[in-house]
Amino acid sequence: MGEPTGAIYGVINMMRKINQDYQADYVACIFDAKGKTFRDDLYPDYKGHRPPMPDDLALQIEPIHKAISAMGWPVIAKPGVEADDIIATLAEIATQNDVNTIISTGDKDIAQLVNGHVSIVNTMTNETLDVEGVKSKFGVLPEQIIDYLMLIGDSVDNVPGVPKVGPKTAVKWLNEYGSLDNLVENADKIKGVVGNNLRENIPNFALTRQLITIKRDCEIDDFFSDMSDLARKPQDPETLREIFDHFGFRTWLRELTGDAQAVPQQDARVAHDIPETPETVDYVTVDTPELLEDCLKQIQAASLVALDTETTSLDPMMASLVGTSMSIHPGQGWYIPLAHKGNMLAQQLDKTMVLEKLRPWLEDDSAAKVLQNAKYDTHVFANEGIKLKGIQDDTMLMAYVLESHRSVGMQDLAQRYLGRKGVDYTDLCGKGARQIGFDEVDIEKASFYACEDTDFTLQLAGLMHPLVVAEEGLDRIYRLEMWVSEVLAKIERNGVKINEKALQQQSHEIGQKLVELENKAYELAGQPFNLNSPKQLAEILFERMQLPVIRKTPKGAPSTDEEVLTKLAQDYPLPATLLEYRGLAKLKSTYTDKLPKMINPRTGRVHTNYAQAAVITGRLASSDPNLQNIPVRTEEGRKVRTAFVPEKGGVIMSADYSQIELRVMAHVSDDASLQLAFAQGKDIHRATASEVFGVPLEEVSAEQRRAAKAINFGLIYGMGAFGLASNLGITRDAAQSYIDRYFERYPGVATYMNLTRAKANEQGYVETVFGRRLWLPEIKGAKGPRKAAAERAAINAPMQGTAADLIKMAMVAVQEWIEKEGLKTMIIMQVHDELVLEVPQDEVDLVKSRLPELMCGVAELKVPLVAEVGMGPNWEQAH
DNA sequence: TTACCTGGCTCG
DNA sequence: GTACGAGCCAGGTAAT
Repeated sequence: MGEPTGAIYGVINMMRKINQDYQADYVACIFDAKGKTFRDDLYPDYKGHRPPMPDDLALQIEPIHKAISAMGWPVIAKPGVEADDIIATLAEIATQNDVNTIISTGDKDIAQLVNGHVSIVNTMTNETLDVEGVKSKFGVLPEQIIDYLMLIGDSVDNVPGVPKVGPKTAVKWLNEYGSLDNLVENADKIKGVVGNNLRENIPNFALTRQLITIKRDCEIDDFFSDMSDLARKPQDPETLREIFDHFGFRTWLRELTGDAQAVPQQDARVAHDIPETPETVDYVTVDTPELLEDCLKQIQAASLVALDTETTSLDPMMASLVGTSMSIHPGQGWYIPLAHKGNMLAQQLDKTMVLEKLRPWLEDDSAAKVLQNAKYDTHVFANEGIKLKGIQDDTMLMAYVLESHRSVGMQDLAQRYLGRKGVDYTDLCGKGARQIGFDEVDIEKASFYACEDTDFTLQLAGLMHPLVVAEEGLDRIYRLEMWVSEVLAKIERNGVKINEKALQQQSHEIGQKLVELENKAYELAGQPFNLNSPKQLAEILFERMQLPVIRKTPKGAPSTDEEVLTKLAQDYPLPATLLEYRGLAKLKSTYTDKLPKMINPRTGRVHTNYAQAAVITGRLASSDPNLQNIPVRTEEGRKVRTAFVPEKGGVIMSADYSQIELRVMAHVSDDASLQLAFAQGKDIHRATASEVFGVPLEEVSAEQRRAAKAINFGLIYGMGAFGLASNLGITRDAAQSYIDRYFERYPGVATYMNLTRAKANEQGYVETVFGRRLWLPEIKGAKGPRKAAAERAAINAPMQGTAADLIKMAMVAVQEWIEKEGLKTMIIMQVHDELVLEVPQDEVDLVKSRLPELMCGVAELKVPLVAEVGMGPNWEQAH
């Protein structure tokens, strides 16, 4: 099915404009389909670089064709044309029909406005045809067919705030909306235009999106500026909705997608009624003492209040409160501006005064509040010396528990659950380098935005909460996530002490080594080049030095990654040098240089951010800085860990679950042999080797154990013989026989994998032991490699997800215990299966004995959980 | 100059 | 095409 986004966008605009201002007589619908008809004789440089024409080209054309037909206009749809053909076709239409206006689609390559006069440019051949040129080539003067050229699509392309959409976003859209129909239902959300490169990446997007209108009897400047204006305002949702309805787009597309509709939803999602959009809203800016009193009185009396903060920074530890908003009814909201800059200061109540008035309510555990990502606001209030309490619900976490694979951003939730499109943060503050702080935003605009946020939050909570509690498993996971959110806020705030000097010293040493390696590389290469550039490196290795190309990247460039360099290093000296350089450069730029810069000047510690709703399996993700990927596998890398230190008089303690995912596999697969091995406390890889290779436990060789370990890990990831073979450097047949033997010895595992695959295919999701639901949108519908990938994810998800559930429960248990005992011990990091704590000396014995008990006692699986504890003067030595 | 993408590398 | 899940960095390039 043709991808309508960009094209529809252009068509809508075109139709609106035509309908309103320009009475078109004729619409030419001409598609630049490339592919088979591409004229190699004309464009030799492009030979071989063109994708084949998609088989369903006609289908792709149909949407636009029908759209235009629906207007009652005649249409010429003609695929497989190039610049010259388009011009010729236009000429044909113009001469054969007595027309005033022609609307055409085409490619921007073919036309260009030059000095208010039309010329025709073919950017592929660089051939420019002026008036005479057109005449001689086509036998008709351009004035006869055109007065003005306008590229609607192109204008939209270049409008600030309307992003150009690349293949990733386009695919994301398709996945997100599931079907063309859905996409259209959400048309007012579509912002952007499909870019040229889509054609090469996704055949379905081959539909060209530019629309050229050709207009007679109109001042060219006016027309151009009108069109530009139009293109700049396409995101107005109401207007778009109107246009859609007016032209019957929904009906039209439903007809078109009749087949698609018959296919069941790919990611069946929770059903709910989208509420009516309210006619008006009651949003109040609280800027007088009277209004403040009124607001206070009402929030104190309310049973549930949606709360939100506006701040100066996305970094929660650095953010300063600019304003706060509350809602107690749908369509209603208060915004209390507190720190908007400049001449807006006079329009605000005193920040300190307001916060003191709010404090009792904010800190009241019995005053129920609902927030979107409460962890952030907890930090913001903490920065102002306020302990936010009474967090009853978190809409972000509800959304995450319901559908962890989809966006949990406020805007997306509002769209999905409320059918509303709110003001986007970037609409207010811009983005990137030109982004302004929220304290620079007009109070009036800020107020609407902030009130809308809490308004949405309250409504979302009302809609999502019943969906969550309706399912026992989801409810349990949601309550866990609420606890985890609170614990994470504490861990983030605790931060971790970094030995800045040690890292600087390491940076210095690495820097010197890098210079040496660089010079050595230049010598071996016979010329200087940028060692950090894969592109330049590929030129040196594969062109200049003529080394064999081992593998290519997805884009077709010769790969220079570790695997390739390692192989080349067997025969040549340069790759080995590069490998060493790469490792050290990564170490320096990402860790030894970066971490000291991340130290918070106020606390003197590094505060990571744990994203609780980012990973589809339920894991956490750490960022800014990411403390979950600090090096450990190499000697030099581990040095970085020695810089993670306790305050004076304390130690670093680390506790990690042993073989957590394999234990989960033993549990869920119910495989007797695997469970027995764990029950007997065996070295699991050795036990596996013994089974697979048929040797007694004590006779397992190091090589056999290594292979067994690879098998064990591979199985967790849903690996096949190909993967295992390349991992172990053995033949595919040998790898297959290992796998076969494994499944013979552990038949429960084989059964479990087949069942999981079947279950995922049938219901579209899999579950963890504790009821976390993990959707696999691509398991239905998709085919070939994509479906296979979804099936592998389905195998892995219950194991990774259950492990995530377990450590989350452990975090809550440990933090509760610490608080109950009134200890000074702090959890400072979580690394998926490991908890890192900073423990004062006098609490060491207590924590060391209790920590593993707590971690292993969070759940009773069919195999024992084991946690290994270590401690030391730094993280490295705590293992 | 900025914003996005690619290739590569770090972790569990 | 080929093993799951993440985040971050430097270089390269397209758009401004």
